[in-house]
Amino acid sequence: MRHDPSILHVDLDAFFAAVEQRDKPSLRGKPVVVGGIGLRGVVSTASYEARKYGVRSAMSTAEARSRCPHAAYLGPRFEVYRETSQAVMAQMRALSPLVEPLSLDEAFVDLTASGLTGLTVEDVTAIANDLKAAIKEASGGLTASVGAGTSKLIAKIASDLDKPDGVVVVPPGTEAEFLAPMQVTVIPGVGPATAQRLSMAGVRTVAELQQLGEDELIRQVGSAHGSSLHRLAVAADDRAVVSDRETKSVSVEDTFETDLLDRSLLTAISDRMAHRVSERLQKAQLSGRTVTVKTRMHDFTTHTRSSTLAGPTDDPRVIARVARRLLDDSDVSGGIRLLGVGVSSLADWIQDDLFTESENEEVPLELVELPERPRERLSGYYPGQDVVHTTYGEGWVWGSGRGVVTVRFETAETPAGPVRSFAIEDPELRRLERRPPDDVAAKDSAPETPVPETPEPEISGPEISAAQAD
DNA sequence: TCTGGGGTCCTAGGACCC
DNA sequence: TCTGGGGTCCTAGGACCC
Repeated sequence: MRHDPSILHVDLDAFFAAVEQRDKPSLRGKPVVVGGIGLRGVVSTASYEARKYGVRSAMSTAEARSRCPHAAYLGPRFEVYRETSQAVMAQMRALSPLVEPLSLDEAFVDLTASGLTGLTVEDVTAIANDLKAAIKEASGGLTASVGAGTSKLIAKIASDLDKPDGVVVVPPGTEAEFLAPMQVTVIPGVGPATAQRLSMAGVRTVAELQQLGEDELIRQVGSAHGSSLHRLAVAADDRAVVSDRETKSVSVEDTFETDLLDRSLLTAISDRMAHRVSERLQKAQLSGRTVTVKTRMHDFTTHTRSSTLAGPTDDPRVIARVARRLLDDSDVSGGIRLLGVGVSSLADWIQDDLFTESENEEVPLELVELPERPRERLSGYYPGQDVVHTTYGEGWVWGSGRGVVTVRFETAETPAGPVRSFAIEDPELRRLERRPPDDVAAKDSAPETPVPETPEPEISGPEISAAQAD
C-alpha cells in the first residue's frame, strides 16, 4: 500500500450529453438525453438538466420520454466522443505516463509514474485542479470530476462524491473510516445480486461488511468475489494501474425493433455481423479461436452457443460459417429480440492454418442482401390472434413474438419462396394488455371465431406500428 | 411504454489426460 | 477388474461495469 494519495480517478461529467451541448449551443442549459432512440432504446447519458426529471443511464428511452418529454433525444455519435476522449486522455498522459482508461469517459492516473513522491493532500488537490483545467481547455469546455486516494478503490469512489466538476482527495490513513458509513453498493463489483445476498446476511453498509468474516462472505458470494470483497471492505486494495490491457473478445450485437423469427433473415444478419467482427479483428491485428452466437428471447432470457476452432482466424467466411452453424442450433421459434456474434480466445497473430483454409474453399460464403426497405407490406388482425404480425416482401416474417398466436400467411408467394406459417406459444405473455385498432377490437373479442384458412389482410392499410401492437 | 452495446471476470460441469 | 486425484480445456450462463 502506498502512503500518498497518488492515484487519480478522472470521470467526465455526463460525457455524451456534454459533447452534444458543446457542439450545439442551443442545447446548453437544456435537458439532453443521448442513447437509443428506437422502440427498445435505453439511455446512455442524461445531462444534469434531464437528471432533475429523474432520467438516468440504462433507463428505457420510453420511460425517459415520459419523465421528460421536452428533452432533446439524440442518438450517440461515437466517432466524435472517441475523438474528444483521446484529447482528454492525452492531457492525463501529459501528467503521467501511467494512465488506465476504463471507458471513453473514465481513467485512472498513477502519479508516482511521473516521479512525484511524498505528495500531500494539498499537492494532489492542486494537481487535480490543474488537470481539470487542462481537460476543459483541450475538450472545448467539458468538466470532469476527480477523485484521489491511495488506491484505485478509494480514488474511484471519491470521484463520485462531488459531481459534477468536483475534486475529492481522501487523506491517507482514513480509508477504512471513509468507506465505513457507505452502502455496500459503492464498491465496484457489488451489483443488485450481490447486494441482495449481503442484505439477507444483514449487511447493508461497508461497516457491516467489515465485521463479516471472510469465510462467511465467501459462503455468501463465492470464493473469488468473497475474498476480494473482504479486502476491499477494509480498503486493502493494491491493484496496480495498468496502461495496456489486452483485448479478450470482440463482438457485435443488435436488438431488433420487433422480434425476429425468420431463419433466412437471421442468417443474413448473422453473416453481416460476422463480417463486422472480422473487420474489427483485422483492424486490431487480432484473431481468435472461439466463435460465439448470442440470442436473446422475447422474455429476455439469453443463450450463447460457442465453438472453438483448431487455430485462430480473422476470416469473415470462417466466422460467418461457424456462426451460421451455431445459429442453426439455436431455438428461434418464439422470436428473438437480439442476435450477436463474437470472437474470443484471441491471439495477436494469425495462423495460416491449412485446416481452416481448406474449409474456406469448400464453401464460399456469399452475403445475402438484406432488403433496404420492405417492398410490400401486409398487416392486420385476424380472429383468434391477439398480436399483430406484419409480413414484408421477400419472404421475411417479422413478428412481435408476443402472446399466443397462430397466423397463417399463405398469400405471399415471394421470390424467396412462400412465406411460411408459424405459431408461437407463450401462456405467460398472453396476459399482456393490448390495444388493437378499433375496427379489429370487436372481431378480436368475438368468441370462438374460427381462423380463416386464407386471411385477407389489408394491403397498404393504415400502418400499425409496433408500439400499438404492444 | 421495461430492459443497448461493448466488454470483463467467475463458476460449474463434463471431457480428457496422466 | 476396480478405482485414485489433479490439471486443462471447452461450453454455458450469470454478475457486473460504463
